[in-house]
Amino acid sequence: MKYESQEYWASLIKMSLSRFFILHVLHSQSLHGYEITKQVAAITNGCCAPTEGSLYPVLKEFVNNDLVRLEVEFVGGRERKVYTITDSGQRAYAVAGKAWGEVAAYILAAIK
Amino acid sequence: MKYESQEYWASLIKMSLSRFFILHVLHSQSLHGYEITKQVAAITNGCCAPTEGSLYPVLKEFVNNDLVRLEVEFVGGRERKVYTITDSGQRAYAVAGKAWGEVAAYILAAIK
DNA sequence: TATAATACCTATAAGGGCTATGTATATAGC
DNA sequence: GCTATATACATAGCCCTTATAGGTATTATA
Repeated sequence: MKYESQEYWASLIKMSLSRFFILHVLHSQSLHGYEITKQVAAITNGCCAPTEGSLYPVLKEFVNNDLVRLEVEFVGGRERKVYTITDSGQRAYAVAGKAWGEVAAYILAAIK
Repeated sequence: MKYESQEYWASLIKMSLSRFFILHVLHSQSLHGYEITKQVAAITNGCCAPTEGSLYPVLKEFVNNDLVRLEVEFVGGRERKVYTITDSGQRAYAVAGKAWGEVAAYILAAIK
């Protein structure tokens, strides 16, 4: 039954955490899209890594809202879009981190 | 700007945590709908309490999927729908708790 | 008697992520 | 040379989840 499956809860979790973790990996370094997914996967054991279908629209949204800045690189003749967090993005990340930090404490208190 | 507002991240957080916290408050006691919202609000400082517009459809969904059992009480001539978690609901809660527990740890590791 | 709290419910909309699909280059193994 | 895999980008259509705004009704309080 779906509610007893790890997959169901993982997909719910992902629904809200992708954006946070995208900002998180960008807050300390500039990365291109493909690398963002891999880094988020690495620090969350795969659970919160956005698929390409959600990653690229989110990055576009972040650029449009000045959370990240886009620069195009060419590596071996191939285009790479490198994203760098802006001051506004850092502030957004700080707010998100505070909000999630509090909630993480509530979760741990609930399940302990 | 919305991304720098606490409200934006709180609404994202809520999107996935409501169901977890609804099961959480029911896992140790039977409650009626209105009380569920208040208890979730109490243990999460208000951040994860579902609105009525989401609570009642979710409870109906949980009943339809046998996560909770519904009993109707009458208190002072007024109807009250009391929800009791089922075995399947307990198992679902265990899975959800494990999934969220792991993620909470990733979040705390990220922001520390 | 008016207001707030309790207690339930639903239709519509808004906002997320996913799946499937498409394009294209680089690299490793055979 | 060929093939499979990894890298790298992008979008349309779908489904799921919550919120907003509206509705009904009783009880307690001022």
